[in-house]
Amino acid sequence: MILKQPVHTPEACTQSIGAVRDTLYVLSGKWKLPIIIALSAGPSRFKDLQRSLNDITPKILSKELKELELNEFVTRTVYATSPVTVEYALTRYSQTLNKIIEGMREWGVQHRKRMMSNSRKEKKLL
Amino acid sequence: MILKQPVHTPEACTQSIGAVRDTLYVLSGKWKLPIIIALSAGPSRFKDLQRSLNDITPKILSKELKELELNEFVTRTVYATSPVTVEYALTRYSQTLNKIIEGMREWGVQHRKRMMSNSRKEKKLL
DNA sequence: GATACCGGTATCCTTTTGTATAGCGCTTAA
DNA sequence: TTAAGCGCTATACAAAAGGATACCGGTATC
Repeated sequence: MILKQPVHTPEACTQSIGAVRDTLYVLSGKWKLPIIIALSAGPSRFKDLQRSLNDITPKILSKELKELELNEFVTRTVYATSPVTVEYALTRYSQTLNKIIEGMREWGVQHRKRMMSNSRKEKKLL
Repeated sequence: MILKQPVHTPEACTQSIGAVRDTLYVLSGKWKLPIIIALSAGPSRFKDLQRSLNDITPKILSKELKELELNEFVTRTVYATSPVTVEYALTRYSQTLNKIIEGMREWGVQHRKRMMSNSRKEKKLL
């Protein structure tokens, strides 16, 4: 049988913290998850990605893509057209992140609702 | 009926990116999730938290706790002992993060396994 | 009286992250 | 011939995050 509920012994917590920190490490920064989500609609070229992401600068996009490639979330394919075409695509491995992404998406949506209803309440109090 | 599979129209992706960025924003930084996990074992005092977290500096811990309080993930209670005792505890709202945390924990564990088996393969190739 | 713990704050510094701007070699379209 | 798009890289800079160290007022302990 698999434990579904987290155990809260000090050791178990330390282990959880370690695992979560590993995850935070490879997903670090503002842009990695947004890039992965943008690519989830299908392969995309550099400039198109840049436009999808509300004007990330090319320097950062380039850097982040390299890191995503290193972590095997993204592939970079160069087509011998002229001039060359470069296409970025998600790997299968990137799909293991789906649960996290979906969790964050749902949470973000409900959090925004909560924030909005809070600010409505505050207005009423004035 | 509720759609379980993500939709990948450009608009849907832009919305997902927005929601995920909201989430990333409130969970930003290296320490917020680790702090929450550490507190999931029960309320804790400042110095104890610092020890649980493998030597986060007091400045950062203090700053992060303030932000967690602002976002209603954590409460700060001062007891009138002498000298005063300060206890940090999780709120109910912080439990809405459980799915995300659990997802990241699981992912971190399997990612580490994968990395280790990769490095074993590389050693064989040498 | 000296030392040590608690819950932090203050100061300074380094690293990381991000922005702004320019440019390059190549090609197609006007 | 000029302008514009592509896939970046280079340079310079600013802002944010994080770390190191020291310290403070209060209390308890030796």
